[in-house]
Amino acid sequence: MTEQPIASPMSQGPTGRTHDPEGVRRNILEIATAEFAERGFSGARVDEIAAKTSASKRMIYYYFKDKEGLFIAVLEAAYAGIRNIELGLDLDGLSPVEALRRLAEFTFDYQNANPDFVRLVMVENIHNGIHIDRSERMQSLNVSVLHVLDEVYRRGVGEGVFRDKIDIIDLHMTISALSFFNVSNRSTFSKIFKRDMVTPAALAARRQVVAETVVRFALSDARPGIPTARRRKS
Amino acid sequence: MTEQPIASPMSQGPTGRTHDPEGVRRNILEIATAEFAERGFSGARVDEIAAKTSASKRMIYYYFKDKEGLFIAVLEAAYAGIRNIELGLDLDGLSPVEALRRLAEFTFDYQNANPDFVRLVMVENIHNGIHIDRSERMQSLNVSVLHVLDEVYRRGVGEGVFRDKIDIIDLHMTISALSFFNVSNRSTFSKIFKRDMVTPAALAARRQVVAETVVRFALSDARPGIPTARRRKS
Amino acid sequence: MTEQPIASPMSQGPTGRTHDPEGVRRNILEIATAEFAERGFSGARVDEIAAKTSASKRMIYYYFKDKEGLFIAVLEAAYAGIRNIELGLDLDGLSPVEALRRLAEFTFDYQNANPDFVRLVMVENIHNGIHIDRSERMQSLNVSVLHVLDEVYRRGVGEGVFRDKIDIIDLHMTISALSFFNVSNRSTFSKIFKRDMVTPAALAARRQVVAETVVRFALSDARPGIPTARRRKS
Amino acid sequence: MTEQPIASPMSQGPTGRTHDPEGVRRNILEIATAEFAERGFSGARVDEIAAKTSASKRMIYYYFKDKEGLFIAVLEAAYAGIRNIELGLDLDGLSPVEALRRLAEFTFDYQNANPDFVRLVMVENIHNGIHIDRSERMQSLNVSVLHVLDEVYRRGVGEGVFRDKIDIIDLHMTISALSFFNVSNRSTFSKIFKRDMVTPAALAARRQVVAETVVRFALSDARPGIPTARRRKS
DNA sequence: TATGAATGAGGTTTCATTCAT
DNA sequence: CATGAATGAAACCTCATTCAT
Repeated sequence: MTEQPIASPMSQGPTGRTHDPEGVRRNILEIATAEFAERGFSGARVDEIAAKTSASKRMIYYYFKDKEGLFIAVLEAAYAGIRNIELGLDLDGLSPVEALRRLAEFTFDYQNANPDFVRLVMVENIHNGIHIDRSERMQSLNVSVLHVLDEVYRRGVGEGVFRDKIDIIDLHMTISALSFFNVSNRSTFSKIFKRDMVTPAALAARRQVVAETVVRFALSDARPGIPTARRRKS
Repeated sequence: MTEQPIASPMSQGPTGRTHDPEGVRRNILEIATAEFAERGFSGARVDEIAAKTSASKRMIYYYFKDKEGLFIAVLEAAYAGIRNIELGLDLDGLSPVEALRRLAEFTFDYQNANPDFVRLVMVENIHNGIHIDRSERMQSLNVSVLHVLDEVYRRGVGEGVFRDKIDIIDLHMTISALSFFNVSNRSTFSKIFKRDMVTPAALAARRQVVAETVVRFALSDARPGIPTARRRKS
Repeated sequence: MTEQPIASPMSQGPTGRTHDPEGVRRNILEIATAEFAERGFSGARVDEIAAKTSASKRMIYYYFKDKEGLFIAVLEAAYAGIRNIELGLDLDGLSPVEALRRLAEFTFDYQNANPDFVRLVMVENIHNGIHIDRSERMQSLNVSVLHVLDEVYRRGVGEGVFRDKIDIIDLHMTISALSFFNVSNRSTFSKIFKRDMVTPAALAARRQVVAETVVRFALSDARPGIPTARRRKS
Repeated sequence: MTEQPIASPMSQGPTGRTHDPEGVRRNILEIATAEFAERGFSGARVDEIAAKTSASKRMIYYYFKDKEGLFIAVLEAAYAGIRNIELGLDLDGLSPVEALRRLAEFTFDYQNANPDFVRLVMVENIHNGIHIDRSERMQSLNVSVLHVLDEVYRRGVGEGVFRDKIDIIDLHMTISALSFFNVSNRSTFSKIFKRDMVTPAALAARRQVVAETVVRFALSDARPGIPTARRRKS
């Protein structure tokens, strides 16, 4: 519905196979990403990763020191992916409301297109964020999104369409929470409530609701009317 | 009415020690809940669980067959916990808006007071819900929340305060997502954005935002005004 | 083809269930026979036997002391079965050749009709006969067959149809070996050589060969001709 | 020509100890063969096998995946052993009768010299041949014996010394059964009938009877006389 | 730089048997 | 006589990691 050529951060075509240190590293990272995302940290097997890799097990230890080092590298790459793309969003040409909606939609789309990212973050949270603690890069990497959001929000408040006193981090958390859940809790929620959460139709519908929820939360009470999705030209 | 003492579903006082099968079972379940929640399914150790239990390791297999059986039992108990309390909420005396807000707050409170529940659900999702598949009880257990919500929503629509055409499951998902995230992503989010998410103050503030978000989403556009939290007597 | 209402030694109709010590014992024995025969001594599970029994696990230990005691009892019952029937064979009315053939056929039929007996003997042999060592009953139980065979052989020698100098035990061993193999090595042999060994047709054919082999071995060289099966009226 | 030095298939001198993968594998196989033959599949202990090996327990799993994989490898090696030697028998220079006798004697000798082979086959039969099912090699491995036997039998029929219409597989089964029993049922039979079955004298005598039995079964009825063992120069 | 072999520690599960009632 | 609960020992197997070449 909206543009979104959203690509996984690590898939740069078929990665090099031989005598290409960087290629080997990327290849390992790619496989490891899939494995950690699929099975969690404890559930993933170094043997399994090595087997699926073009390299040998020894290389994993050579490049990443140990299983934990590998997981940290995987996590860093995953975070780098989303934030890079976020920075590339051009929201300046849009009205604050449209920009906010766009941002929410982008987040929703990205996370749904990259379940591995979501699952890795889940895994890291199960481990109480101990790996993030060890990576300064990871912490700095992510703040950029707040600048983007802040800019949009300020414009909206300036124009009187957004309420003031809203905390930017709160707004971001709401966007994240709504987008994240659709992937993170997909299995349990869809099984329990017999709710499809993966087909394009289901994604489009939920995406709508998420964007709607976010915008309504931010809108000034004294606005002419809440622009529902229907009124949007897409 | 708002701040309620939320209790873990399984802690019914000090569990019996000897010749009390049901007590032993409960004791194992309690310990296992904590372990699985803390370390995930693969990360949890049966040995460790047994050691913390009044029973021997052998008894775990006696009562639950295997690690997976134990996890399923833990998950069932966890789901039963929240749903039981939900059913006990008395929302009939409240206006639809207040009732909806109340439900959102309850969910938020319960999940923040019971991080184990949230983490178990995360773990189950990492495992693609395979354990839910094997438990019929779990699937039927959870539908009750929809009835509660449905009742409230209908009343609201009837009174003209809620928009119509809102999907109940969508509404429930929004409430869940916003509540869940505060626990599930606590570690990564708070580290990355330097955001406190656990102190009473932080919880109270976020709880407000969550309730607000939910209510605003549901409110009819032609309403007199959005009742912000400030206007509420709490 | 020949008469053979051959019954398993232990199946005396539905065994009694309650407050019938002997019935309980027999029931346990019956189940245990099947289990030991199916899975061997080490492979059989006391739990499994108990579960399939009308009695409880405690009863097994009560009646048989331990797993080994149970196995010994099972083995005794199995041996008792075949020898009892052997004694009931009426070979006096038959010519020596016919009687020998009949004895071979009976052995073949019995063992093929009672694979449990054969498999129990295999199991005991894998265990180097240590259980037989402990049961005097079992050793005396089995000698009777030699008397039967001896009587037939002597008659045959007297009539000049059998060679002399044949060792009775050798003869018995040959009969046993040929009959036993058809059951004992059924799985490997039939898989390797794609040979059916269980259908009535296959059994009838092999039975023929076995009887033939035994008779030809015993026959005097100066006989008018070897009576093949075809010439027999059955 | 008759008394041959029959060697176990796997003992190729003292197996290598370090940095000799194939040696380690063979060593494990050798020990495992003895253990499985002695105690059966369930009765054998991986720990015990490992302890007697130059390798560690872990290596067993490295090379053979699991206990079952080890057993399959053991079984394959055991079957390969007898069949290889069989193929090496030079029967072309012998008359059909002598060749058949030779084949029977070889089988008897081999099985009595390699009780492990016999016992492994017993064990596999107790397990209903499930391991043979999983090994294509094992099924193809064993057909060679039929070719050898077929060649001898055809010659005999051509020369008029053997009856026609004898099924090759029947003949093979008879040879196997008579040879096998002497090992497989050694414990029970010798205990029950007080019959020595292991001393050289006992073996020589029984070997005679077995060969005699097989030859007599195959001989044409219109033969000049049955060549008894006594008439043979050995 | 790269690989197959090796490993110790520890993981889950099973088993025959006994105990308290 | 009879039962469900309990157990210690030991079984099979797996894991991240390192070593020899």
